[in-house]
Amino acid sequence: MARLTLPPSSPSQVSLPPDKFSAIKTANYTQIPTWVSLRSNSSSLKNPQLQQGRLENVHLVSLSKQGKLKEAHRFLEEMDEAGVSVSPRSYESLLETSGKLRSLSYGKLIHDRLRTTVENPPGFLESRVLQMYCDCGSFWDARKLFDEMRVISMASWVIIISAFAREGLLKDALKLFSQMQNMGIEASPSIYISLLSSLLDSSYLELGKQLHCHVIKSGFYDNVSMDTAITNMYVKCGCLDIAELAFNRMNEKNAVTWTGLMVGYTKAEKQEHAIKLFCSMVKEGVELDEFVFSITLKACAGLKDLEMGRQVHGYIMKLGLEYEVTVGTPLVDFYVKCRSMESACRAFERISEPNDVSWSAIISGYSQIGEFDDCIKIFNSLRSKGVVLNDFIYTSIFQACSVLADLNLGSQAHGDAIKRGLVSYLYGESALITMYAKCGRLDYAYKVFESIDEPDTVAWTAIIAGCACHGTASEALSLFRQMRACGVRPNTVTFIALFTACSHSGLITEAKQYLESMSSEYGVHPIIDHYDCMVDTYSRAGQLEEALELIRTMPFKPDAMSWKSLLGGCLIHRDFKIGEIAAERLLELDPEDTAAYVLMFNLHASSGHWEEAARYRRMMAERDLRKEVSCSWVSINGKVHRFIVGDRHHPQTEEIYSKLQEFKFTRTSNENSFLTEDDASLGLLERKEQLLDHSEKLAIAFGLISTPNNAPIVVFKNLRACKDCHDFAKYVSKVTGRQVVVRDSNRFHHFKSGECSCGDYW
DNA sequence: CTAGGGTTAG
Repeated sequence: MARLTLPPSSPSQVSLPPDKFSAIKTANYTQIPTWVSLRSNSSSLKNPQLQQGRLENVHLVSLSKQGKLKEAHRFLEEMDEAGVSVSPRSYESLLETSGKLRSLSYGKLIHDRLRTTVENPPGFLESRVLQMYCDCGSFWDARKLFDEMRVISMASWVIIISAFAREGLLKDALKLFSQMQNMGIEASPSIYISLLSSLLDSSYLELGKQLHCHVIKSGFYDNVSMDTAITNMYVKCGCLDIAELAFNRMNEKNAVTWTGLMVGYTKAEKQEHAIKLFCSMVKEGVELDEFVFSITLKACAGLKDLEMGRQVHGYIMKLGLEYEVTVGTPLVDFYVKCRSMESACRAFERISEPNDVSWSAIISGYSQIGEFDDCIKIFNSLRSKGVVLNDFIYTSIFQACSVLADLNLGSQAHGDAIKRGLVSYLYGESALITMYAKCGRLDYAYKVFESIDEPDTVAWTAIIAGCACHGTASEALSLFRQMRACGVRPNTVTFIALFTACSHSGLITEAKQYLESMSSEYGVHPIIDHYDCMVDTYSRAGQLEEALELIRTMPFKPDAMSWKSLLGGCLIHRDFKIGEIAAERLLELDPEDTAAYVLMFNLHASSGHWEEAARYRRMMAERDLRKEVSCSWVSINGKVHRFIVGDRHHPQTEEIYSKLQEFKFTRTSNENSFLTEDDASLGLLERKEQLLDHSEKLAIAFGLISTPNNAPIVVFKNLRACKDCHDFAKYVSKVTGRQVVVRDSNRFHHFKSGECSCGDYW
C-alpha cells in the first residue's frame, strides 16, 4: 500500500487571488484537524475497517472549507493512491467551495472524478454539481448536465430555474417552468419565489399576475416567503396599491415582508408612508432586524427629517445595532443628507467594521458639503491602507477632481480604477467624462465616451454638457440628435446641458424650439431651471424685453436665478431700466446674493453713474457681505500654483511681473472697462485704473515662463473671467502663438491666434 | 437542498 503523506502544518502554499480571501475568513477553523495526531497514528491506513478513511475525509473537508482547493486536490490523489475512498460529504463540500470561489476548473475536476470513480453517485450529489456550475456562472455546463439527467429531482429543478431567473435569463427559466408543467410536475414554492423575484420592473406585470394565478391555483396557503415574494413582485412592478392589498391579506408577516413594502414606498417618494409602516411594525411588536433600519433611515434621509431620524437613531442605540455596518452606513448617509456632517462622522466612527459602502457614504458626504480636499485625503489613505474601493468611491473622487480641476489626480485615479476593474460601470464612466471635460480635456472626455458600448442617458448628458461648457454648441446639438437616433431618452439634466450650450452660443431659435417641444416630443416636463436657461439665452443675446416677458409669463414663480440671468444680460447690454427691476427682485428673493450688488455696481459704474454705484457698494458693506476672493491657478508638472489679485508671494514674482510688462498690454476700449469682480472683491474703487495684476494674468504669465514655448497654457479661475483679462488672453495667444485655455466659473475659453472660442460671448 | 428584504453615486 502506498504511503500516505500528509501535508505540512505550515500555511498553505495555495495562493488564492486576493478577492477570494473572504471565503477563508468565513471558514470554520474548528474543522481543521490536528494533523500531527493524524500523522502519528495513521491508524486508518493500518486498520481500514476501523476508520474507513474517516480522518482523511475530515481533513479533506477541512481543506475545502478553508478554500484550499489546490491542496485538497493533491490530497485527493494521495487518497486514491492509498485506496481510501472519498465520502459523499467530501464531494459535497468540494463542490460547494468550487462554486463559492467560482472556480470552474476545480469544480470540473471534481465532477470528472465523481463521474469516473463513483459508480452510482447519490442523487443529491448530482444536484450539487448542478449548483456548482450555476455558482460558477457556467450556465452552458449546467444546462448540459441538466439535459443529461435521467431523473430530475425537485432540488435540481429549483437550482436551475432559480439560477436562470437570478441571472436574468428569464426566458430560459420560464421555458423550464412550462416544461415542468407539461411533464405534470408541480412547481414548488421555491420555484415561484425565484421566478417572482426576478421580475424587476413594470414591464413584467402581466407575467407576474399570471404567476400569481398559478400560485393561487396550486393552493399554497400561508407560506410567508411566497406571499412576501408576491407582494414584492407588485412593489417592483409599481403597483403599490395591489401590493398593499396582498400585504393586508397575509395572516402572518415578518420583517422581510414589511421591509419590501417600505422599499416600495420609499422608491415612490412616499417616505412618510414608509415611516408609518415602520411605526406600525413597532406597535405590532414585529421582530426588527438591521434591514428594517436601513430602509427606515433611507426614508428619513429622503425627507431630510432630522427629528424623525434622530428618534430612529435612539431606537437603534437601544437595540445596540449602531455598530452594525448595515445600520451604521445608512445612518451616516442620513446625517449626510441632513447636512449634519458632524453627526455623520460620529455615526461612522461607531461602525465596528466599516466596509466600502460606509466609506463611499462618508466620502460623498464630504463631497456634498464641498470639502473636496477631505474627499481626496480619505481616498488617498484608503488607497494606501489597501481597503476595498468601489465604483461609488471613484465616482465621488472624479467629481471632486472635476471641481478642483485636478487633472493630475483625476487621471491617476482613473488608472487606478482601471487596474481594479471598476470603470466598466456607466455611472463611473459618466463621472469620468465630466471630470476630463471640466479639467479642460474635452478630447479625453470624448475618448471615454467613445469607449462606452451603449451610452445611457447620463453618459450622453455628460458629453453634451462637456461640449456646452467648452462652447462647442453645434457639437452638443449634433450629439443630442445622435442620442435620439440611438433611442436613448433625454432627461431633465440633458435639457439643461442642451440649453446651456444654446445660451453660450446665442442659439435662441434652437433653445426656443427645444423648450416648446421637450414636453410633447420628448416627454420631459420643463421645470423652472429650463426656463431660467431660456431667460439666460435671451439675456445674453440682448433680447432683454423677451427675457423679462418670459419671466412674467412662464408657468413658474421666478426664482433668484431667473432675475440673476436677466441682470447679467442687462450688464452686458447696458440696460438700466430692466437691470434695476431685475436687481430689485433678485435682492428681494435673496438679499445675501453678492452677485446682485456687484452686477448693479458695475452697471452704474460702467456708465459713470458713480453715486448710484456707490449706493450698491454701501448696501453690500452694511449687510456685511463679501465677495469670494478671486483666485486663479495653473498646474505645472503636477504642482498647483495659486494667485490672487496683486499677489507677490510667489518665489518667481519678479519674473512674473516683468513678463507682464513685456506685453505692454493696454486696454483696447476704455468705455468697456468695468470694475471687475477681482476689484470688487477687494473693494478698491481705485483699482479701476490698474488691471495688470489680476490673478488670471499672473497665472498666465507664470504659465508662459514655466512651460516650453509651444505648450498650451491652462489656467483655472474660481470666478468669471473679466473683459480685460479676456482681452489680455487673446492678445497673449496672438503675440506668442501659444494656445491659452482659461476655465472660469462658467465655462472654458480656448484662445488661439487672438480669437476666443466663446466668440466674446460669455 | 432551494427561496423573500437594505445602505453608497453621475
